[in-house]
Formats: sequence, C-alpha cells, structure tokens
Amino acid sequence: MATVSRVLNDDPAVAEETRSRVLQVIDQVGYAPNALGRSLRKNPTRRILVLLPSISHQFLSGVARGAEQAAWRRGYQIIFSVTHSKEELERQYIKMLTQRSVDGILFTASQLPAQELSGLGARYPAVMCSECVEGAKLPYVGIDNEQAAYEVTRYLIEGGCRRIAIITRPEDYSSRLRLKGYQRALAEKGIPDLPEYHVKGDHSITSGAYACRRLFSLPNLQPPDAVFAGSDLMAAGVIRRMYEMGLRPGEDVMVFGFDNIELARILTPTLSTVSQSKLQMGRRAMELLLERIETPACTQRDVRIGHKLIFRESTRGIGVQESGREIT
Amino acid sequence: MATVSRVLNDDPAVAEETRSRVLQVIDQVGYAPNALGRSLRKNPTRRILVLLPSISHQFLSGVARGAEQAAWRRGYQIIFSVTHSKEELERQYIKMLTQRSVDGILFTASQLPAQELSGLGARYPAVMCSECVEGAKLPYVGIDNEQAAYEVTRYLIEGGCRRIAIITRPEDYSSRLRLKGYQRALAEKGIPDLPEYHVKGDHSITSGAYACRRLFSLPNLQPPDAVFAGSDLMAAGVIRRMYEMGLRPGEDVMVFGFDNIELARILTPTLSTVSQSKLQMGRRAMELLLERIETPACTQRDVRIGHKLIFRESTRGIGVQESGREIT
DNA sequence: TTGTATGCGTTATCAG
DNA sequence: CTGATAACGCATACAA
Repeated sequence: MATVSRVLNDDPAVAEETRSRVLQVIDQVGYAPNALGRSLRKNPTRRILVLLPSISHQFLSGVARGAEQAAWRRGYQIIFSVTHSKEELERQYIKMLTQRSVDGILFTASQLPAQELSGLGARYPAVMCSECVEGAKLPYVGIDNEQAAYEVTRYLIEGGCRRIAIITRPEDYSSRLRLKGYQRALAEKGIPDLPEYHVKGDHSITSGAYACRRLFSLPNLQPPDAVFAGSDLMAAGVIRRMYEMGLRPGEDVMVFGFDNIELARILTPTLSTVSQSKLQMGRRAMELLLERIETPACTQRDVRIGHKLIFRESTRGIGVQESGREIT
Repeated sequence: MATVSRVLNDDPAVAEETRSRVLQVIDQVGYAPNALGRSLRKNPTRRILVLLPSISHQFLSGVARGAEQAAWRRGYQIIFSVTHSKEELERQYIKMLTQRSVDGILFTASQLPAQELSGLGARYPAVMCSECVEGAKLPYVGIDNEQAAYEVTRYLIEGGCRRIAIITRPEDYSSRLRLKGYQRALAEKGIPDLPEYHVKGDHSITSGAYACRRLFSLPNLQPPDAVFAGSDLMAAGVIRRMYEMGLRPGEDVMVFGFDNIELARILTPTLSTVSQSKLQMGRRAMELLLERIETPACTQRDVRIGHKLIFRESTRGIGVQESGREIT
C-alpha cells in the first residue's frame, strides 16, 4: 500500500520491477487515486477557483484566459463558478475556499460587503480583479477607470461635442470612478455637467437601448451629441436603438464604449472604445494570488494595468478611425 | 468533537443549549469545516463538473445556465472548466471525476476518442450535451441537426435561392449531420450539390469573414445567392465581410445562422437563425446526469430537444421576418 | 527496497 | 443527549 503510494508519487526509492508490477495491477483493477485522501494528508489541492458574475461575460472571459495561463504555468488547475451577482450564491462558492476544496480564490466582480471580503482575505488567499469592492482589504488588479473615462470625455469634447451623455451602472465602483473622470473632463473644459445626461444601465444590451431612448426624449433639453456607454454591450444597444430612431451613430451622434470586446469590431458602425489588456489583467491577478498562497507572509498592494483608447467608426464624425479592415 | 459534527449537520439529537454554545465557539475560533474530510467519509461531494471548450461561448453559456438551474434545484454545486478543445487539458480535468473531486461530469464538446469516453462512462457518471462524439457510449442531449439544416435549406430554396453555400466545421459531428440535411433538401428539390459551395470554418467570426471572401471569388462559378453559416458567429463574419465587399446581406444575398445567440438580434441586418432551447438542453442533460449518479443502475438513452427557425432581416429578401414560426 | 503504523478531519456506531 | 472510537484513502516516519 505504501509502495503503491510511492509509485504514484514517482518516489525513486522503488525497484524498477516492483514499479512496473504495481502499474500493471493498477491498470488491471482500474484503480484511480482519491484526491480527497491525498489533499487531506498534504493540504494543498493545487486548484484555484475563479468567480465570475456570469458565464460568457465577454470581457471577463479574456481576463479568465490570462488567469488560466498563469495558473497552468505554475502547476495549478483552475475552475470557474458563476455567481449571477447574487450574494448568497457567492457565499456558497466561497465555501470551497474555507472548506479547503481549493487553495485560493479570484474575484472578478464580488457583490459582498467590504467587511466580509476583508475578513476572508485575512484568513485565506483571495484577490480581486477587474471590478473591485470599495474598502475591501484584498489585493486588486485593474485599470485606472477615472483616468480612462477622463481621456474619452476629453477626446469627445475636443472633437466638438458639447452635450455628452454617459451610461453607467452606479453600483459598480469602477462606474463611479468613470463618472468622476467624465466630470473632471467636463469641468476642465467649462462644460456644465447635467444630471439629465447621466443614465443608468446594467451592462446589458437591452439596458443600453433603453437608456438611449430616454436620452433622446428628454423633455426640456436638447438630445446629446455624444453617448459614452460604460460597456460595449450597452453601446451595442445604443447603436441598435439609434438606427431604429433614424439616427446615424458616428455621424449624427458619436458613440463610445468601454472594454473592447470582440463585438466592438463587428458592429455597424464599428465601435470606438477603451481597451483594457484582459490577458495581462488576469495574469497579474493570478500571479498575485499564487504568491499569496505560496508565501503567506508576503505583503501585497494593488496593481494597475494600462489601457488605451481605440478609435473606430462610431466616432468617425470627429476624428480619425482605425484604418482599414480588421477582419481577415 | 462528535457533537460539533452533529451541530453542523443539524442533527436534532442535540440540546439547544449545547448547540448554541458550540456555534458560539465555532464563531470565536473561526472554525470552518473541511470538505475533504467530509467527502472522504461520505463519498459524494455533491459537485458537478461541466466541461466547456471555451469560456464565454455564447451558445454554451445558455446551456450552462440550464444545467446550473437543474443542479441547484437538486442540491448540487456546479463548477466549470475550460478545455480549449485540447485533449490533454480535457484529460486533466477528467481526473477530477476519477479522483472523486466531483460526482459527475457533463461534456459539451469533448474532443476525446469515442472509445475513451465509452470507457469513462462505463465507470463514472458522465453525459454529453449539445455536441456529441460519434460512437461514444454516453447519454447525449441535443437537437436533430440533420432535420434543422434540412428545414433551413428548404426554406431558402422555396424562397427562390438556387446557389446555397454552407459553412461548417467538419470536425463536429453535428456539422456533418447538418451537411447531410442540407444535401437532403437540395436533392429533394433537384438542385445540384456543388462542393465549391461547401466551405470550412471554425465557428469564429474571422473564419466566417474568410469563408465569405472565398465564396465570392470562386473562379468559374457564380457567387452564391444564400449563405448558410454553421453558427451565428460565423454568420456575423459573413455579414461584416459582405458590407466590406459592397453587398447587401438580406437583399443581394440571404444569410442564415445557427444557434440564435444574443448577437443575432443586434447585427445589422438582424440574423435569421436556428434557435435551440439552450436552457432546456442544459437542464435535461443535468437531470440525466444526476439520475445516473443517484441511481447508478438506471439505463438511459439519448434525449432530443426541439428547435425552431427564426426569420429576421438577413433573409428579408425572401420572406416574412420576425415571425418565429414554430417548426418542431 | 519494502512493509507497518499513524494521522489528516469527518461522520457513524456504540456505550454511557 | 453526549463522549469515545473506528474508518474513509492517502502520505510519511520508521522499522525491517
């Protein structure tokens, strides 16, 4: 029995003949080792849980790929679970961490209170990525949302736009930061910041379309000449709705998105947007997490990933667009 | 120690006073039960692994949601892993099943040889869903691909199309069935089946665009008057490319997709496509799997899910749009 | 080089 | 109603 264990763990201290005999029997009886017993004895499972708000989140899937690469490179398996942005579900899955079914957890859009996350982080390896909870004491990897939104807004203003609407999901910390950046740009150019131009969305296409309708039927106010959507999906809804209303996005009204998901290159018109390096974000977050797992003592601080603006047809009315065909 | 276990398992045979005292101490010392020890003692983990070819697969994410619902309803947790269509990766994750980290596995697009899957299925609970491996002896849940493709092709023919191209990924069993259905419809109407009109794709947008370019530059052959893409993503590439070539999809050339992912409603023109009930597919597959887990003796056979054609703008040149007439 | 004995954290059985 | 004890499957220290 001990010998079998040794064979399975490549212990050199086992005779070649015994080894092959053991392997043969293993094959014969169809024996498969039980990972539970193993992990019970040696604590690490070498598995990481990544929590996603939904499966098929276009943006986070890129982040997930980056995380996956970093994990595999260091010999960790990665599994995903989906919270549907429900606190209760999230807690259920966090149990996998506290009950030692995984060695660490990567949050991409936690809905839990800051205090709860801080408590978890104090006891177990956990890292936040992409979306963060304000005040939660967990290492965080993401972009500078305030600055990115500032740059987009400034670009629109410099292109001649004066009535710039913004669609955000105020529950997101990142959205609140983006609103700040937007306001900073407006203030800097002396353009009034009208609350009527702030519309709420939930990052769905439908909510973008709905927001668009509201923006173009404001009672005592001119309609916007630019719409800055907090995600490419909402921008897609905006564009779709504009066509239905007889507007020409990119000419009558500028549209800017956020995330640079694949969809942005396919929409008609193609969508100007903010590109975040998803792979890098996921990779760095995973590296931080693994470091925390393997060196529990280490102190960590947040990591900021770069971003850049991508200009496409949806702002062609005010500037250069990315040249040529992007699809081969 | 035994009493603590009883408290944690809601055993009624424990005095109210003891119970609360235990809970208090648990809270004080921050004790968290270890799931490994638990599952070692009582074999089931009440966890299911769902294997996906990629994260953010638009179509499979719907299936995953259905599977998730069915699992939760019966008290199972569900975790996902991503194979990137690599056999080796897939085998790594299958170990979670053989090593008892999960109770069952749901394949959505296995790349493994039929024999290997059959062997696995003989020893462990496993089910295939959506995409199946020909000859693998595992229960399978999916639609009638041959019939669906037949219906699409017949619709195009009846609308007056005579040069119908088809884009498939021949590695998929479902694609091969769809090709059969396409050929059956052509044969039935006495239209020649030209191999030049069969183009390969890999379900990416890019491959759709590429296929489109090939179809519209066939040397000694008229270009198609309809393109039937094996997935909505490829159809998106086709449409994008048509615009770049100055063609008007839905008028000059009809376009039909497959899957009815959300994108289909947003594209310009909106995309006619085959709708499969993703939720139902996932739900039935999970139910089959759980049944197999809880009643290992049970015999099972495949389950066929209904489908229907959705008519939108991309075929507006030949018929009604947006009616969604039910076929199956 | 191999076998024996122990403990990882649970739960189930049995005695008290 | 509660406490002691064995067993789940594995890895390891130690004995042979």
